[in-house]
Amino acid sequence: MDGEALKRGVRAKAQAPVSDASDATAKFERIWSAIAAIPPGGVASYGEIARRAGLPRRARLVAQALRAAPEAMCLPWHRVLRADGRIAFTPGSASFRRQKRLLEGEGATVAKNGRVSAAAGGSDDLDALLWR
DNA sequence: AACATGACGTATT
DNA sequence: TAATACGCCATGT
Repeated sequence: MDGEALKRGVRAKAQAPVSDASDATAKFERIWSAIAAIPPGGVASYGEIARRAGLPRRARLVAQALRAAPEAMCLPWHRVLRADGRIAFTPGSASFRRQKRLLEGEGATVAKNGRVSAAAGGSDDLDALLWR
C-alpha cells in the first residue's frame, strides 16, 4: 500500500464514527456487568460503576444504560445510588418508592430524605467494603 | 450544527 | 447540611 492510500485510510478511520451501535452495546454490557457485581445489601454510586466499567467520568452513561436495561436481565439496579448516597429518582415518585422498598428488602436502611446505608453486618471482605 | 436534557459528580459558599 | 454553579458525556431536537 502506498503512502497516499495509507493516508486515506488513516483519515477515513479518524472520520469514521467512533461509536456505532455495536460499540454502544459493548459499553452498556460492561456497565451492566459492573452493576451485576454489586453484592446483595451493598450499594454503589453511578461514578463508581462507571470507573469499574472502565469508563471514568461517565456516570450519566450509567444512568442511560440502566434505562436501556431489559427487565428480563434482572439487574440489581436498586443498589445504584448517587454519589451522596441518596436515591437518584425524584423523592416520592413511583420509581423512588419502588427502589426504596427493594433496598429495605435487602436490609439496607433508607432515611426519610432518601439517604441510603448499606446493610450492616454483611461480609468482611475488603472487596465488599468498597461497596459500602 | 447549536441547544436542551438527564436514574450524575465535584467544588464552593 | 443545603443551595448553587459548573463540568462532563451521550442523545434527541
